[in-house]
Amino acid sequence: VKKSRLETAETRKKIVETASRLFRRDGIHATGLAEIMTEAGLTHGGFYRHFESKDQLVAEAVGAGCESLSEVIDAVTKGETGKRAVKAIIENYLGTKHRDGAANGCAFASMACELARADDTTRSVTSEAFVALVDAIAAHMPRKKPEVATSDAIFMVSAMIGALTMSRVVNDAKLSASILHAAKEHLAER
Amino acid sequence: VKKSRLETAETRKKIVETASRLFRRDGIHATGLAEIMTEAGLTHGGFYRHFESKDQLVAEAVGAGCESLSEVIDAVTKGETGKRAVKAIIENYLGTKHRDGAANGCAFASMACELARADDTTRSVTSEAFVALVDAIAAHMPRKKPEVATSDAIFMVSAMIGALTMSRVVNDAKLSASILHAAKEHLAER
DNA sequence: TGTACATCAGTGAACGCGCGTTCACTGATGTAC
DNA sequence: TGTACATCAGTGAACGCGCGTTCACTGATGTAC
Repeated sequence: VKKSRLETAETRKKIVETASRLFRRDGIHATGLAEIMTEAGLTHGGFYRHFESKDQLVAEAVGAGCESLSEVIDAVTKGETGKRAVKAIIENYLGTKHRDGAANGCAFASMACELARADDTTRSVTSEAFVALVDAIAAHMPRKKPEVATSDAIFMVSAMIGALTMSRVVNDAKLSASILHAAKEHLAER
Repeated sequence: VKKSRLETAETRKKIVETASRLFRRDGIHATGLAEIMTEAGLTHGGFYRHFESKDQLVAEAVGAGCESLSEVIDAVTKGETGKRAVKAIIENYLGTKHRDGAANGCAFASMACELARADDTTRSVTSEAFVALVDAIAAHMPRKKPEVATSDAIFMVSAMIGALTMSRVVNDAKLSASILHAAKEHLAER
């Protein structure tokens, strides 16, 4: 049954968003196309009307996940400037809500080790998103020299990704909280 | 053909070490038992004479990977104390050799997002190894109060894991170097 | 110390299963006149 | 504006493939006497 152009575009968007959520929740490798299509309310046979391969969907879904992170950061810093904006980002990123909600959280933290082994297109998308995130944060450090702001933002982003990831890995609630707490404390200092 | 007890133990050890290397290089999900057994010089049918399941091997291989990290850190800090030992760990962990040699490197950095979704046994092994690593590093900070040393070491380890992981994700050699450089600079400061 | 037998590490074929991908088909949409 | 037809989004069955796991079998090892 053919669908209108509007419906087709909406279906495609829904597949990408569903995939983005499931990849972040369960990992790229562990999420099958059939599961994504079912979750999107479709049968898996129609997948190839929208995408050439799973790899293409991965690239788009990772991109969508990164965009949603940028939107969250914009929302969190709304009205704040400088140090207060940076602090808001840190508190939000390293909060237990983010730790426990990987499905809607940072794509880097939930998929980093799979992304390191992904194809070139996906890695390019990821690299650009990383730079965009760093730039967005560096923009909240207007009193620093640009190179210093960029370097500080690069470190802040990598450190937050590492801390969030490890807080999800460890099996011990207290240790998990310590990891988040230590990172918040050390990053807020500067 | 039955083997002697010594040979059996050696075979088992070889399977664990091979798995540990391949899991770190290609990821846990992406590495099959047949590949591991072939790489270890065996046929895949014999796997279940040594292990109950892939999950059991994963837990042991991750544990072995963590132990090898501790050994590297011991080797790197040999003869050094205090700040110089910490600096040696940072330089070694965030070096390009480590970045480009995931197969023999830190198990956290190469598998973190898969470990976050692993079974309870594996996550326990990982958590304990994380604590051991943190304690080993905190032991090189004798002038700090114990709680401060632990907190600093927790942050240092999570930040290094995040930086190394992201340096492997990005597609751009300069950016990758910047990530490692920024982390080295910021962590050396304290 | 020597013999008879149970054990079991390793082989290689096979199992069911879910994966990514393909395809014949359906029927509403969009287009051409 | 109405009609005829080509397009193509979505269905559901099927494809080959590699996965983790099982199993009958082999023959050297380890044990019991």
